[in-house]
Amino acid sequence: MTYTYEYPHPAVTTDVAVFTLREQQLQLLLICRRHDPHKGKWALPGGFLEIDEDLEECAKRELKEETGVSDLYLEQLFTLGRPNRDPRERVISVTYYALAPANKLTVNAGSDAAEADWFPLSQLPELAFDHAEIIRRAQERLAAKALYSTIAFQLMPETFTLSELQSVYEILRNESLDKRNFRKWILSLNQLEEVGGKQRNGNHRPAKIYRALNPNHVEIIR
Amino acid sequence: MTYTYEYPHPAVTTDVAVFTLREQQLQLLLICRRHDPHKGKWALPGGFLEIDEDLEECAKRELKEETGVSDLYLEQLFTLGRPNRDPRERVISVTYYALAPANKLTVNAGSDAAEADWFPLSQLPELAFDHAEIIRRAQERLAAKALYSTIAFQLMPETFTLSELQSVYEILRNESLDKRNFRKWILSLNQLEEVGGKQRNGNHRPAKIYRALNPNHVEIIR
DNA sequence: TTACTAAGTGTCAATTTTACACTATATGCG
DNA sequence: CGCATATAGTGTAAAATTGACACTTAGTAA
Repeated sequence: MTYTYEYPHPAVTTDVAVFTLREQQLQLLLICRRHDPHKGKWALPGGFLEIDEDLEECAKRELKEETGVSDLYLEQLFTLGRPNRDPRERVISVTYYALAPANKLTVNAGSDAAEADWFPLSQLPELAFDHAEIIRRAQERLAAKALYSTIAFQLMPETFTLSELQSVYEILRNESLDKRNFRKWILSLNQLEEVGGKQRNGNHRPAKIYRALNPNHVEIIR
Repeated sequence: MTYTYEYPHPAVTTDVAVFTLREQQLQLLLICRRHDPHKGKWALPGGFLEIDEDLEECAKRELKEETGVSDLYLEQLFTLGRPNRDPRERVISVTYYALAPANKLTVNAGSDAAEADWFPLSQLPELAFDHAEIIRRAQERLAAKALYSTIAFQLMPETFTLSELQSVYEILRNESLDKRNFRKWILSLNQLEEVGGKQRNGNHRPAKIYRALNPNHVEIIR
């Protein structure tokens, strides 16, 4: 079956940069391409838009198909469509970024990808297409948004300690923060609630456990 | 001539929300559609992407063709592609917003539009497609960006007084500002330079004239 | 019981933001 | 020519916010 148009049409894809925190680092989910072009290179999960699905649906579907990952915070990033960015045909790519709670995701390679794996941002392999630019801009956006919204909560598991949360902010902002000032600030947002007490790394005082009041909504603050 | 693909392809368009300041109001450039669908309704300037032009080029070309307007600050907004948003075929729209210096633009209707005109944001006519949503989001972005960048300068003519600039900020932020505090703040950014002295509305002291130091670049501040 | 280690907590200084009112200098008119 | 008018232009002090800083608490483990 073929599809015919009076004027030439570009193909439309979505690509998703999925971030998570592992080993105290921001890591990114990549798939290894099973087909040409760029066969064998690592790339962002993504693929062609189906003709009757919404853009965001497409991003979620491709992510699920290629990596087994679903139910993430997802936000549109920007759209990129330089002629010749894909050797096959004109491709417009609508990019998204997504955040996954720390260590909560099992990744499974799907049909279109030979392999899916996490990479620390500081040790990315060579990337297919212009995916390096997409990643750079996604990281910029994430760092910026951490300053004026509760987006960082999307990287947390359901419950967490304030020290763990502080560590996430330190990684996103790439600087160390004062413990007392951080706690004053984060609690003053009224976006957290206490739930119980637990112990962590052995021989010391256990930390109180908190949860986000609105775990499914990113609040704009200040 | 026709174009054939193995899989269905959506059409891709760009749409541009052009803002300017006229009569102490934020106004928006609309065209009246000459063809169906929505013939006779007002819409954002925009149109189909040509197969070998970049997205931003397309936005600029359509703007020029339909309204005669060119050389504006242009920034991508977001991409929208709900199935059935256009009755003809699946259409993905990459939206932009643009800013025009006050009262400096002559608008000329082009071939695809019966008419092009400015509308105060508070008095928009009924709009074609989902263009009302695009406008709402463009205005949100503009208001937000005025707080942390020099984007407002893009609404100014080459030279202007501080009172005029303050008035622009007051319109964008929809609140009145203290004159002394505004001047302290805007001058502390080191983004303006003085050029000479002029008089405005007759019988009073004339204001100093300023110009943006980097009129072609939007600086991120604070 | 003691040593260890991260959790948890408050105050003061520095900086930033906000509130606020008068003088200066041009035009236009009598 | 001088006086009325109207916007341009200017500084300071209080309030709010941000940033720096160190010790006590409460568990675990040996």
